[in-house]
This record gives sequence, C-alpha cells and structure tokens, in this order.
Amino acid sequence: VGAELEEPYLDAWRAVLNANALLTARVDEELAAARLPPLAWYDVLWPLYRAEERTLRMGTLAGSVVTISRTGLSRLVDRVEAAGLLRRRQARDDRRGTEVVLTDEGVAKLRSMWPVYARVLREHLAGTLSEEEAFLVRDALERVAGSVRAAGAGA
Amino acid sequence: VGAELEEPYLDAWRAVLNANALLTARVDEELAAARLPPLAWYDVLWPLYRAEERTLRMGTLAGSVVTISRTGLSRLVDRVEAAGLLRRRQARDDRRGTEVVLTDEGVAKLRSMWPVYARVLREHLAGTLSEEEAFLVRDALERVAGSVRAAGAGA
DNA sequence: AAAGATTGAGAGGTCAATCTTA
DNA sequence: TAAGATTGACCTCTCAATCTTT
Repeated sequence: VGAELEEPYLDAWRAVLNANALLTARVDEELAAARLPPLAWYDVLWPLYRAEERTLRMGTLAGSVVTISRTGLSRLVDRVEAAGLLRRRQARDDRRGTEVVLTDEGVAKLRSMWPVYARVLREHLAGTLSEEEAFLVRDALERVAGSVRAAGAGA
Repeated sequence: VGAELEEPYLDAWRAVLNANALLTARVDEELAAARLPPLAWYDVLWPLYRAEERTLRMGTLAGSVVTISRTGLSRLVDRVEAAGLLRRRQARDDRRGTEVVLTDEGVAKLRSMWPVYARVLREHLAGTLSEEEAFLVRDALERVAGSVRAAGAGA
C-alpha cells in the first residue's frame, strides 16, 4: 500500500482534500453565524447572476454546480425557490426544459453572502499565498480537472 | 459581487473545488465499478493501517478524517465494522474511550482498494503535473489548511 | 425511442440530547 | 461537572423509475 505512485502526487492530493474540506467548512460556519444560507446556495445563485437575463436551464446549471448530482440539484432548487430567491418556469422553445430565473431577492441575498465568503477567502488564501502561487495552483488544478473531464464519465 | 478579493485567489479556489469534486467522484466511480467500498471507507482504513498496532481511538481517527463530523464517523465506523473490516473495543486505560482496531480482512480490503485509487491519481495527477508542481500545490495548500486550523473552530 | 427534469425509496449526514466513565 | 462517544430526529443526497415533450 503506497507504492506505484510518486509521493509528491499523493501529498498534493491530500493537501487538496484537506484544504477543500477545512475551508469549505469554515465558510459554512461563518455564513451560519451571519444567519445566511449555506455555500451550496451560493453555488446555485452565482451562475444565475452571471448568466444572460439571470436565467439558466436546469441542465446548464447542473453543469456549473459540480459538487452535486442532477437529481440533487432539483431538490436544492426546490428549497432555494421556496425561499423566494429564484423561480422556475417552463422553457418556451423546448417545453421539456425548465428555466431557472434569479429574483431580485436572490440578487440581494447573493450580495449579502459575498462579503462573508470573501472575508474567509481573503484571510486564508490571500493571507497565506502569494499571487504567483495562486496562479500556479489554479493552472495546475485546472489541468487536473480538465484531465478528469476529458476522460469522461465511466470511461 | 466579486470585489475586495484579488482574482487569482478566487480562481485558485474554484480550481480547488472543481478538482476535488471531479477527482473524488471519479475515484468513487472506479471503486464502485470494481465492486469495492467507497473512498470514505479508505479514509477510515488508511489511518488505522498506519497506526501503532493498527489501533486508534475514535477521537484520534475523527481528527484524521477531516471530511466528516464526529457523529458521522460513529455511523461510518458502524458500517465498516458490520462489514468486518475493523472492530471496536473499550479502551483499557480510560474506559470512556473506544478503540478501533483494523482486522486482517480490513488490511486485505485496503490493499485491494489502493491499486484502483492509485491508478486514478496516477492518470490525472502524475499525468498532468510535474513533480515540481505537485510540491508547490502541496506546500501552498498545506499552508492554507494550517491557516484555517490555526483560526480554530468558530473563531 | 430519446431528452429534460422530477419523484419515491433508501442510504448517509448533522445537531442536540443522552449515556457512561473520570 | 466534564470528556468520549453514541443515539434519535431530521435533513439532504443518490439511484432507479417515472412523467412530459420532442
């Protein structure tokens, strides 16, 4: 156990797992302390905010929220919709599809969440990494993500 | 939305989230395809394998498995124990504590899981990153994790 | 028949309360 | 009373089956 893979790669992978778990948990703690919704809601609201007319098809949104399954997204959108932060409507060009539209309340909530989120990232990322390191980490891990995507599901 | 944090840090963070989610999902797919337990089980078995006498207190084990809560670990250990890969026993020095001991079956299962896990990491990490990059990612993200830990829970 | 999306059933996770020993 | 760990109630996620439209 442990052979056949050079150590630096395993160490790097463990570091990714730990940094991800710890920082994500910290963000959720801070959001909860501020009586704001969890990070998962931000992951849904943000792609909508960036999108043309603040509208996205469920399938497209699912592609942006990589941490959850298509099924899980349906349930998550149920809750965010119940909170009034977005609404669903039938797509008019292809009526099988569902469009999700960010509401004004959704925009407001997103704006109230961002400062909390940003403060945690600033403290632990900008506070410990140089910009050069941040670029390097981004490049390296984007290549990794690309490799996994290229291999495709169940390939 | 988007201000007050330099871009490279946000980009790096998104890369961490994506690489983590995609690679973790891929490992679980490959393990499932090989009729092996999920990655979470490996996270429990591995620290035990490394430990003195292949034994760890629940609290210590919880510290190693950073992706799950203390409560969640109790339930996870229930399942892994039911599968015969480890067993619990009362600690003799402090009988409030529970010790978890890896069984021979647990060792065997761990050894059968590793090649699958390693193959995915080799393909997507060793296949896309140089060793220097791996070192850099490790150093950078270990510092980030350290920063979060130092800030403490609810600090 | 296939694509887009949701739902029912069950697995797995968390928080607060509990049990046991120190 | 506090520490170590588990349990009860509840919430969220996933897989397979389903519904609707193409």
